[in-house]
Amino acid sequence: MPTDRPISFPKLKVACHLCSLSQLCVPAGLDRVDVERLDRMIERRRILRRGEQLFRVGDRLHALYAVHSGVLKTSVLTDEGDEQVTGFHLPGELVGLGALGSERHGCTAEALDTASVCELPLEGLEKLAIDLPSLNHQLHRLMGQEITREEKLVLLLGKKSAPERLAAFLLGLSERLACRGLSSHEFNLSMSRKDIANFLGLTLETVSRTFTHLQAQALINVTGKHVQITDLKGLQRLPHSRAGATAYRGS
Amino acid sequence: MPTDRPISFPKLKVACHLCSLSQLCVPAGLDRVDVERLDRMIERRRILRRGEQLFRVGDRLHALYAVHSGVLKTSVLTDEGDEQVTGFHLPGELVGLGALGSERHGCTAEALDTASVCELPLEGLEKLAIDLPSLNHQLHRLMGQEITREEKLVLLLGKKSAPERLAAFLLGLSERLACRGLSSHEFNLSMSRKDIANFLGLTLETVSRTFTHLQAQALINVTGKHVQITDLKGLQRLPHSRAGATAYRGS
DNA sequence: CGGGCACTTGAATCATCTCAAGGTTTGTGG
DNA sequence: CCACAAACCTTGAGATGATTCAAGTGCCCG
Repeated sequence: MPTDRPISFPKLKVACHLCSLSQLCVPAGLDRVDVERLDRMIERRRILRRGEQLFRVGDRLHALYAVHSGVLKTSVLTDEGDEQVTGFHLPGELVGLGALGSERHGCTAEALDTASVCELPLEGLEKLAIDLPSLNHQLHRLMGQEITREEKLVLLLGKKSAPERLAAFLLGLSERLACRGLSSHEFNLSMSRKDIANFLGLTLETVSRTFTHLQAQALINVTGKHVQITDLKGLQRLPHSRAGATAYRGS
Repeated sequence: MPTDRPISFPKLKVACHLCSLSQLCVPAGLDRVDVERLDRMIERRRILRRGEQLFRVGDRLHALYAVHSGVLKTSVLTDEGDEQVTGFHLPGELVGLGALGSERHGCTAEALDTASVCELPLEGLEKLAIDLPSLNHQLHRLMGQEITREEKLVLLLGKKSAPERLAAFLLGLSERLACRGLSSHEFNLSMSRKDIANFLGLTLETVSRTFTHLQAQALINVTGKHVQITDLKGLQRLPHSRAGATAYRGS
């Protein structure tokens, strides 16, 4: 079996300093020499098919993963067994940071389409972080960002109406795509309406209706998974409070 | 002014190894020698009056704070300026972890009653963490816990009904009080209904009504800020879905 | 070409919110 | 120690945003 012989897959070898994502990812802020050491530590790149899970809640924590291509979603489970999507992860983003410093994963990560991830073995990473203060600082930064991201989500779920939630979701995606040099005003959603609804604390039907309504207000254009943002400013300053919701009840 | 002379306030000197909270706090998992070094680094204990703010969104990050006594709340702001409470922090818990690795605080921390906090100067902490792998690991663990805590909150806000939210809130408090050797079935809330409502993504009135309803179901006893949990199991397995809500409509 | 899945749309229901009034506790100054 | 004001909390009635249930459309894949 060639799978036992890494030499058969030379392209699986990761090279951070050649990766276009390095400024968004773990290597950001590290100097050349340090990136080389990081590079040597990263074991392999793993390919995931649509629907395949990278890890599940309760799995032992062996490694951290950086998305290299494709999109992942992470989710947690209620006691009753239903899912709450906690995030979608684009290339350059880390998944499973919540488990750092613990023994087991606290969420499940699943590929939404074909995706590849870089595996950062935990043991190596922690050892290297002790040697490289800049890497350690970068890890703190990434964890801090994750906390901040979750706080924003809490705010969204606690305070915003359906149209505001969907608008915030689209704007957030748009911004993150822009950072990756992709179009910020036109893109394809890799997640289903169901996943979006779950993430935003809404039902699938409400998401669908809200897409329609945002389109009726000429803020966006939606056709299935394809989205165009036609009025960025309008989306950003969506009628506060419930006005956005009331507006389309009249039409 | 005696405030300039630390010797006038010998009790302000922190001593982690003498602190009953050390097993819940930063020193957990560190050996004696390491705790001594941590101790020397911790600058002072700061006293906060009810309503006083420890730091605000956007403040430069100088230090991390561990609650020593009292209760703090942390909150973030929407673009429109209203508040979302993201957590209540009991003795032994750290506040402001979301800012680690960044320049500025991403949330505001305020005392709910008279409180004291231990100040961990960031510079010293980061330097010490490089020297002490166990401290560095402990910081990772605490940040990971914070991420996990936020994920649970997201789940609560995204999926649960008002009675489930309030029950989860009370159970969470109960558990954390138990860890501190306090009664888990009878305690005083240090936060107002308004703060609870804000935290749980509900209105003040809904929280008040829900308290009444949980009491009518003989699960708790509430009188103002005083709460007794009379049926722990019942609170834990609150009628899933909307049943909890429908149940008390008939009464 | 047909079956299944993802999405849209409609109508009725419901949980929670809003508005409003009354009651209770807390803190303060006389 | 009492009186008063200001918060804080409770309760009720009506409004509403989002859900649920249900039907129908479009699309991808075998």
